[in-house]
Amino acid sequence: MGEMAVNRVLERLQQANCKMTPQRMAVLQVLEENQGRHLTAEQIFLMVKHRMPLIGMATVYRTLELFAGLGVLNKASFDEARFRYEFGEEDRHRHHHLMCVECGEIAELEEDLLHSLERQVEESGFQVLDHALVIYGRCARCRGLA
Amino acid sequence: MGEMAVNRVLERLQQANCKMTPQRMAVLQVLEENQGRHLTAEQIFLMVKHRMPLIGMATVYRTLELFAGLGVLNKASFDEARFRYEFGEEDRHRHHHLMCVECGEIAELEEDLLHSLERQVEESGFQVLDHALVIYGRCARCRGLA
DNA sequence: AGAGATAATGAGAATCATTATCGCTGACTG
DNA sequence: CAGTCAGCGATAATGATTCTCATTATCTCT
Repeated sequence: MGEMAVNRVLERLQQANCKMTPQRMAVLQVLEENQGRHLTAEQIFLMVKHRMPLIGMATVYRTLELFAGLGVLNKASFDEARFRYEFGEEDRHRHHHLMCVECGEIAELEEDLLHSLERQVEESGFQVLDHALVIYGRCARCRGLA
Repeated sequence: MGEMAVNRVLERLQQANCKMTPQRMAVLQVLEENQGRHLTAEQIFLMVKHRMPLIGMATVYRTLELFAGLGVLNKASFDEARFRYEFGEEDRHRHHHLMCVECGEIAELEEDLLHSLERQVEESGFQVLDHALVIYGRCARCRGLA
């Protein structure tokens, strides 16, 4: 499992004249095992360090930056003072998130109800390249509903 | 002009047992004169310093934090490594933005087409408190259309 | 007006996340 | 087998923001 994701990254690395290294592989595995989550660099660093204790923070940042540049990782901020990284199976560029203001968990919403809005925007002369929708609230668990 | 906004802030300051000071007034005036824009702390600092040269950066940050806490200022990040502040006339909590990836200008969209989406979300047990929608693209000016 | 209490300020240090620098290593090239 | 160079880890540097602390301004009570 995860072959697909790894192969896609390998492919992109080659295209960019970059090599797969043990460090990059370790970061990739962590990202892959946490697909769907929106991790901070520190969370990723700690998880990677667990399986490769000598890895440095800088390498993790470099790798995240590299992967983001390759288009296999999405780097975004959710009104916090830091970035979060989301490993994406596809080049989807539609991000819909639910962020719980209590526990901070970020869930994803696979809907795309914004087409009519985008059409209106395009009519104003603004060329839409991407969009991000974040809904803030309290998740079922924090409300005691689950 | 701007009486309304100033009065609302004064009211909230009193409610919070805080005082209006020359520094806070200077920040408020700058915010008010730039309503609709999404300024960085530094931009605000420079504009305030222009009319009050001895003011310190820390005071500006404290004031922004205070105003945000009073609910008269919205603090948000747009996938940058810093926050932007938007002075709001009302307690609206629906934010729709257009950000140009070329010039960085952020425009606002006064639409609210997300009700059906919110209903779906609420059905899943997630209590919606607020949401933010950002559309990335190129503005008419940067495309040479305007 | 004056004294004391308290809130706010300015300067600069501290912090946090992130990025840049630098010398070293280790894998390919010729 | 020497040379090159991407990638590495450690650490310094940076940029934005927050904290600390001594000083100043404001408010209250007299």
